Amino acid sequence: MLPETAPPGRRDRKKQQTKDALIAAALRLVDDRGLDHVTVEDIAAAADVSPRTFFNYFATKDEAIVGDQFVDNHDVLERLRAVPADVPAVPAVLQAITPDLEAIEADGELWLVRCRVMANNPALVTGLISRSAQHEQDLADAIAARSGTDAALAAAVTGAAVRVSLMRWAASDGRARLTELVRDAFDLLAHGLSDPRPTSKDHR
Amino acid sequence: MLPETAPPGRRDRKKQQTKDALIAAALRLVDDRGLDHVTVEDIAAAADVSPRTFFNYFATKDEAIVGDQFVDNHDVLERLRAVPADVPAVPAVLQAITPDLEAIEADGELWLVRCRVMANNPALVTGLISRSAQHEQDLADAIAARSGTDAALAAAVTGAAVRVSLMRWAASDGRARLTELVRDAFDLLAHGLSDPRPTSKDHR
DNA sequence: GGATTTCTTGCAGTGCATGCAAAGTTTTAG
DNA sequence: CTAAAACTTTGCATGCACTGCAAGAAATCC
Repeated sequence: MLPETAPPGRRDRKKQQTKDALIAAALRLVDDRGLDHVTVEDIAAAADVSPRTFFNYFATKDEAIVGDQFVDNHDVLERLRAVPADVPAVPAVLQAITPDLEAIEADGELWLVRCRVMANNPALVTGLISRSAQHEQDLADAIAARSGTDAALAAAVTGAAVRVSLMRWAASDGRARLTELVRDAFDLLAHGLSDPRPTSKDHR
Repeated sequence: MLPETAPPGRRDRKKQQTKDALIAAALRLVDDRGLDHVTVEDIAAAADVSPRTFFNYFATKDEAIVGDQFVDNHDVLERLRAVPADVPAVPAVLQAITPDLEAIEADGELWLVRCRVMANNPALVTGLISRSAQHEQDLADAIAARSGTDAALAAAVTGAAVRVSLMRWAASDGRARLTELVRDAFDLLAHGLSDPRPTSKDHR
């Protein structure tokens, strides 16, 4: 079922290598100096490629920092379709994105820096959101394919919940479990936000 | 309490006038040609000011189109504080933003174009969100001042709900009532998104 | 009217982003 | 092994967003 790995070959390996170098350089520099004090030229230089090459890998400066791996995957949609139709929308989405959340936790180093950078440079959060917004429509359609709940709303709202959880996870410096944070947030969504009673514990 | 209107005076009137002209020009041009085919120079020319002047009024091209009037107001925060503390978060927010929603409906022409433009130029939605995200933190703090519910989550989620409702309202070409759309969305949030059919048993 | 404050404008400069075409490198084929 | 094909990197030129600065124009104040 896997369109299996024709073994990557020297060329693609070097490409991946350059890409990683660019991402790493971008994150490190922006983490150090702040978004405004890092130019594409700086990043390219740090990764030892020409500035022009940077744009062969990323469409924008932000993309190298925020990344495109997150909500971008069709995998999410496929997994969502795989969830039995009688599962309500919110838990279904949770189930569909869990693998991604685990991947993020597994790659903790990278994502913690990434989130810290985003927290310190609000302009970037924008980028993250817009990426997910592009796919929010797809997600909404996928949700609409299942029962009752308001699809567009569910897509937007779960997206927001993930974002908040991600930032919270980063704020805990990775000590909290991302998957649990997201699960808790989703529980609140499913159960209803109006209700102060069960969660008397408020962190902040 | 109002640092009220020292009567505007000729100068401020002209300023407001220029600003309106710039906004109108920006919306019209982008609506016609698409975001990428309109330069700041075009907008300035259409409003009959120098390009440099454009940036005396707006920090970015997007700002002229998306506007800053929406979630930006401290008024929302003040109104939120005015809501009795025993009202749950979601309805409290609803109450706090209702005047703004009514203002949007009242200025329907402008906002319908604005939403259409946003729908057609996804890059702009981003801008709207990031604006509200800036103030989402403030909103979260204000919510945190009241009872139990998870503040950051409530802020993010209500923001998403408003955005979805706004787009929906625009899609209906203003025929739906914005305030009702938002109220319905908020009801879902408060009541819980999970449950497509109230009759079905709770599975799990 | 003249002094002061505020707004407009031009100019010069930085940085992001894209298209194009000339190297350079890897892969494939003969 | 070598020549062609395929793909990547790079430099160059360009367009546009945005900023700082300083000079000019206009409204406001006295």
